[in-house]
Amino acid sequence: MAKTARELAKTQRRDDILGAARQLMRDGGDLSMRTLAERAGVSIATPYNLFGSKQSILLAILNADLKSYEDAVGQLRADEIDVLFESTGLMTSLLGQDPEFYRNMISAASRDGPEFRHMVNGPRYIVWKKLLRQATAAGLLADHVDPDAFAIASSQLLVANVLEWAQGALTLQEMTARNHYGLALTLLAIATGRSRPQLEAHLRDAERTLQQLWRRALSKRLRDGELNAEDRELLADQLKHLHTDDQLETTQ
Amino acid sequence: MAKTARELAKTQRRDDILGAARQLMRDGGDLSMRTLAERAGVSIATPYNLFGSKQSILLAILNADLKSYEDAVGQLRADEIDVLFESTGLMTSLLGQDPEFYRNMISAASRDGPEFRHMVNGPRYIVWKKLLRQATAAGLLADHVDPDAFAIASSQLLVANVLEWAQGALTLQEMTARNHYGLALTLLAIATGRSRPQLEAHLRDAERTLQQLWRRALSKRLRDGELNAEDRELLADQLKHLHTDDQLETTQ
DNA sequence: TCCGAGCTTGAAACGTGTTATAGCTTTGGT
DNA sequence: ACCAAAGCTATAACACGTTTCAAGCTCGGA
Repeated sequence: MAKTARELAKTQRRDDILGAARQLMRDGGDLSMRTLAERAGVSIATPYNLFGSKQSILLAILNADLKSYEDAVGQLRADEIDVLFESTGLMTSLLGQDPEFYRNMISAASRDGPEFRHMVNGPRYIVWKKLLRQATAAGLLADHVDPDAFAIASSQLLVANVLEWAQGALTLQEMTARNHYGLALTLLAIATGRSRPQLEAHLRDAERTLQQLWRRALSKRLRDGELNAEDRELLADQLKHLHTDDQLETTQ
Repeated sequence: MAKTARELAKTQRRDDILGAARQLMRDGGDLSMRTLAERAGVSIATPYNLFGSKQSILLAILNADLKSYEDAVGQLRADEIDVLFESTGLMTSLLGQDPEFYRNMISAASRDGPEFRHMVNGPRYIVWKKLLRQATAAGLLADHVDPDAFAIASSQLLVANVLEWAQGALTLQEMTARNHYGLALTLLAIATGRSRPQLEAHLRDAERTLQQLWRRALSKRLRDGELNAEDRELLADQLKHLHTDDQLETTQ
């Protein structure tokens, strides 16, 4: 494909636009079509000719990255259950490579219209279902459940967490812990005897991590915060209920 | 409050604006601040003086409705487990009362910024946690799980389903079924022996409903659809895997 | 070599949410 | 009854995504 010089120039322009969008997303944050066109050395009309809309440009970029994520998932070597957890860890790594960029990208791409969900729930979802089927075939998940219904419910939790992270409501750490928690929780509902202990351990781990994160966040707000006495008491009360020994080192 | 005539006039204008927004959302769909101001008999600057932003207006409306929803949830009388399912049923009723309106409202309110999530996850979430605590106290849910972590995970599924419905990706029926499914699934993970049979029945019911809905949607697409042979074969194959006896009467 | 097709360009325009400013009306206190 | 302030109105403006359109360029094929 792309034989003639004209077509070459066209794909060149496409790449220029996508590259400029990546770069602007990375350091700018807000990406306007006019600055994008200027940065790509192209007229304002050209991105619309080549992509149709701003959203299409963002989705094209995200799509490429998600494709490479999928490939990485395909190369995971682990227990049929652990591979599910590790695939969410890969997502964390991907987002952590360039948080600014992905945050802007995802929140901008998911803002307008259902295309984002469509993209995520379409092709990606097949990979997820395949992983679940493998776990079922290995006798680690009950085989009487509908794979579609379960795959939808479990993946929804993961997508929701990523979106919350993109909106700035979660740290990457908390997103990961929530992913693990939600995954362990839903899997536990359809676990077989063989996988139950493993999943319960995952659930406990995720729960403990979440409690530690919350505890640390609460202490921080109590220390730093300019709050009135009422709020302060409320926070202190919440903190008391998180009776977990908090011994982690990393501070986010 | 609202003693002086000036303040009375102010709250009057507030109500006019909210009422006009409700009405425009209902039949128009897209709500522009200029038409909103015109319809409310007010200048374009006034809504910004009184509310600050378009989103605040939408959130104010949604908030009022969610409050009445909460009251209805508080008056539910049922088994500690079933009350959870029925509270999602109440949500379905609320949305079903004026689907156009709520669809536009929710998708518009959730589009920009984290305020929507903040509103939903804030006050509403307390009610949800209370219901879960009651079920735990009744011995129907394991008491060793962190109530916050579980409440977050389970409510995320419900919110995600409502958002997908608002975006037009789900019928109200399918949203309800997904809510029941996700709820049964997550609860099952922390069920005690007493509640397990009940939850398994809920899960089976939701699963069957989903399969019926999917089956019917697939048949419809096969009947109506202008599709190429390849897609047609794919759909027929999917349909075969949904080996459920489809005996419902209602059609959408 | 040269024409025509395909594509980019530049600019203008539309509708959007939002803000700023200047003027006018209303109102509460004296 | 009047004055000053509070607060609304009208209007213009900004930046944004998006569309449109005439004009021009560049390359592929004859």
